[in-house]
Amino acid sequence: MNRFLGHVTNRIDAKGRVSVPAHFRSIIQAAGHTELYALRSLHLPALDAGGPELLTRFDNHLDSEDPFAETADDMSFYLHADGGFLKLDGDGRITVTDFMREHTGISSDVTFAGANTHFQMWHPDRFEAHRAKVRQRLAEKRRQENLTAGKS
Amino acid sequence: MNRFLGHVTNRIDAKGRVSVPAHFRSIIQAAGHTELYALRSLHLPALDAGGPELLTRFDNHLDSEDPFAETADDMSFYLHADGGFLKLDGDGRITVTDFMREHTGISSDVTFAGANTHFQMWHPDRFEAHRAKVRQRLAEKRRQENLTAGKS
DNA sequence: TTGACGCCCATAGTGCCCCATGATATCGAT
DNA sequence: ATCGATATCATGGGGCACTATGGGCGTCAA
Repeated sequence: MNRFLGHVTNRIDAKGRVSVPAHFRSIIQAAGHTELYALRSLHLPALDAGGPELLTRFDNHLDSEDPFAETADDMSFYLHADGGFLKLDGDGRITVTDFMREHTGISSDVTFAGANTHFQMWHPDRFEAHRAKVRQRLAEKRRQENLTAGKS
Repeated sequence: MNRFLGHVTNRIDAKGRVSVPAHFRSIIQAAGHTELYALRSLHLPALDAGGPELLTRFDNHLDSEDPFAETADDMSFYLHADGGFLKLDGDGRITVTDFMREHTGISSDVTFAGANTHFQMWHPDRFEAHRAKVRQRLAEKRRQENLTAGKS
């Protein structure tokens, strides 16, 4: 299985390091990478991380935009300039930088959450809050659809 | 027969493991899988479990969505981050994690219920309650239809 | 010198593999 | 039809391997 799925919470040690879940690591290694690329999510207090191919999904989307439009420039800047690298040590750990803490509020623990082609890093509490909100939104949407369909 | 049908209740042992019913297992193995993927149902205190292809039909739908839209993010989050893996051991058992217990209330026994393309896992009592409620709803609906049809 | 970082090894917990046992079902022979 | 042999399955438990985590030590740069 070559997909990032599920979620795990790991602790940051006294030296500011945290283990990337073994399952995620094996996917990264299978792709032949020794470092990760991370973006600060636009809408969420989380980091999107993965191999360099993390960008291709967004690049494809960019290609379909007008290259002279301002939003395309902004997006390109966001993708290529605002990210950062995460170096994996010999034991599959990364050091948590201020770059990460500022945006996510991460302090002592990190929740790693799969996102199919890449994964996310969260403060555990914020992850839980977001999870609850997403479930609630989806349940609500489903209820609306049932109403308009009139069926059961 | 390559469909998940019927229901069986098995006990969780002292190490927190439970046997997946042999009939379900044979379907999974025929599909060539050694691990399952499980989602917490949005509207029921149950888990939807099956092979990873449980996701593919959603993934295809997601690929055609705008990667910056919120609904697509919600859907992706639910499918990829909110789920969890269930690893089958050599004897066809899975370990029951807190992830499962919280959502389902499962404690000492698990009811496996077929759902055609996948299957569900329930607390036996809740399964029975749900079963009774479904039967009652269906009977009620049938009665309504008989009335409006003006039959008998 | 001091602190950040990379590389190394130690350890505890737990997840996974393997084998044993008893219950139940299937089938064959008498 | 009865009884016994065999296969299949749920359940139990021992023990190893791997992972997360902690910490030592050398290197390099400020």
